[in-house]
Amino acid sequence: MPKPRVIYWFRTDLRLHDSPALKTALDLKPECLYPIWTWDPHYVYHARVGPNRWQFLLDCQNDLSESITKLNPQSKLFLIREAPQTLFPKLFKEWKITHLVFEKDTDAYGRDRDDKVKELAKEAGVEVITRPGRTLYDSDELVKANNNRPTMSISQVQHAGAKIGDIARPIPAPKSLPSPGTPTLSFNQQKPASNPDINAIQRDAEEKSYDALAGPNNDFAVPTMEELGLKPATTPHRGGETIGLKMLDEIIANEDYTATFEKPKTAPTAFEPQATTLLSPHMHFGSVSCREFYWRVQDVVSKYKGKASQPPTSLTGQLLFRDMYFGAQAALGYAFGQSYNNPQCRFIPWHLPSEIDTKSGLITGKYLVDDAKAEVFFKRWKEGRTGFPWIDALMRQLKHEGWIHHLGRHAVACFLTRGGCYVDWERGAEVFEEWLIDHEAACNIGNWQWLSCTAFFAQFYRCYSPIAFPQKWDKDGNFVRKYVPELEHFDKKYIYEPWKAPILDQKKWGCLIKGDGTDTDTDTEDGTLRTYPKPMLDFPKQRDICIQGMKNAYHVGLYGKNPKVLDGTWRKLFEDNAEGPTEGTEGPPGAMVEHEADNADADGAEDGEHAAPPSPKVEKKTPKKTTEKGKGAHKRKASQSTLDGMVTRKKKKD
DNA sequence: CAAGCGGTTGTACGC
DNA sequence: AGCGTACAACCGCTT
Repeated sequence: MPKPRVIYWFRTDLRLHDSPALKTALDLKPECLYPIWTWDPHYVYHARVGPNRWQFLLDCQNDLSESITKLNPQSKLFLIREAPQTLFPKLFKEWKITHLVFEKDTDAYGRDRDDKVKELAKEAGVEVITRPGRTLYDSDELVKANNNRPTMSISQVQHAGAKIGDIARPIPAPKSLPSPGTPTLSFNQQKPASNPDINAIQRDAEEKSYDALAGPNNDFAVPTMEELGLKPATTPHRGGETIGLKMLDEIIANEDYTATFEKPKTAPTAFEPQATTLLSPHMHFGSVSCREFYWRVQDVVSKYKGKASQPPTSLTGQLLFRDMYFGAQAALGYAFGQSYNNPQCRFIPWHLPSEIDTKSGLITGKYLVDDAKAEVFFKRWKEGRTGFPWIDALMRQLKHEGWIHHLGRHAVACFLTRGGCYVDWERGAEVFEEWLIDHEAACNIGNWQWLSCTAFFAQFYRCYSPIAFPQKWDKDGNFVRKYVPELEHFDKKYIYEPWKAPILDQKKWGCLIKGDGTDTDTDTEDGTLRTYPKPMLDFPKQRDICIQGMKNAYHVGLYGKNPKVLDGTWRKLFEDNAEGPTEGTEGPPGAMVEHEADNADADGAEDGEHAAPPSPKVEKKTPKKTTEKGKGAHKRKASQSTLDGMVTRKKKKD
């Protein structure tokens, strides 16, 4: 019997240690092993990926390739620039492949892609072997053990996990690797369609991803940022298994830190060094295995003399949350990433809702500007010029470094959605997708739903203040001074609310609080004064409006799969005089989808049924008035006032 | 099965 | 200064 000729297809498992799939490939005792990466146009053109995450990916690929070569000088990571869906049939033939092995992916797109590849392999007579390895538990098994329901709480994960059994111990990295065969490519490249190219904004030069199958030097090398036409990365955080494992070693070496870590007690204002591990991008790209992380921590905890922290706040608890979000995504598929058609996601008529393709029931990537003011809020939030230094510092750190502390993510997410701007969480998730180096679709989506109180979490009256919250962590405002240098000389008394500083002091401290942040640089007579914008909204007022809106939406009680949400008749349930920016039957805001009478197919035939939403409340009772002393009587009026100047848009866009 | 409790990460205020 | 409590009120989970 001829010996196997194997392709090992690397994806988000860019490592050699603890790779169940790689071990499986090696256990085949192959005659030759081709470690490859296929250049997926989904990543190049369709997912939102900023330069910092690109850089991290290239780092991981370079490091992995070098590690492979150390084990076998004839081998490396072979990058082939074509979509896997068109490339594989040609590779199977050219290299006389018998087996294709890769790590299982439960992302919505990942499943579609892999199903297609499996089909092609079957046609070619190639055996496909996949192994779970991206999470502590196989996400599909976790869902099964959770009565076939998406995992929506940590206790569900813990119970379901206990049924499955122990989390697997990590597998050591291989000591040797078989050689690849001769990696010839005597076939034509099929260039993928680049339209639409939503990553065009990430580039400042021509994009040459697909100029040649094996790259410009015909050597299968990892591309450079320049080759991809990308703007330079600005992040100090770098990728690769070597760096990732070193970081893990350093964490584990500090036994007190490892064993007593409590996430809610780590400071979101800490920098140099940050308060958390920075391992999240390594979790995403697979440059550090989550099970390696889990067991290294667990082994320290087991022999720790003092009082160790427990899930969910402990380090291992963080990994359980990750598995929870993966489980939710595995069960819900594409619907997990949107409100529309999502049985687990509360329907809130946010501003700037996603446009829906009623044929597929999926969001299109565009959104509707139902409210001019909300659009301005969103832009200023994204660009870090809200006029709230805490929010702006975080957003600038996010854009520049690709990472912010988890609690910082809470602060900006709450501010954009239920605790300030009342903008759709999907808008915020898209910005995070673009800028985070650790962007993990499942975790990002899940956390945005959590923070916006549309799923996982419901205490919408707990609202982060952009002033009081950072005060708790950083009284002197050093974090703000670093990322909002305009304010570096401000007294700590005003660092989180600089608009309250007397004009004379503003001048003394070298920065005037004025404008909306678009008149960037210096200003005024002598040109020595910088400017920083005035706050774009009255936070206490806006918070009350948002809470009223949330309360109202909760009383209506719709979820994303409710027929009234699917067909647009949800409007009838939101009275015109409802408190908060919820809008009613007459107003255009909050439009998500046209009332096409015949869009019943949007309901889709897919799963979903095993995850019935809680039945909507039909409660009649009107929200009680806030009894907050002194304030709180302005709700109705204030709510209306925020809608002044609203742009009325009527029908669906062109 | 109704009620009560707790929920990784709120705020403002009083002692 | 640091802790406890009210605020207004959500959910899931346990008993």
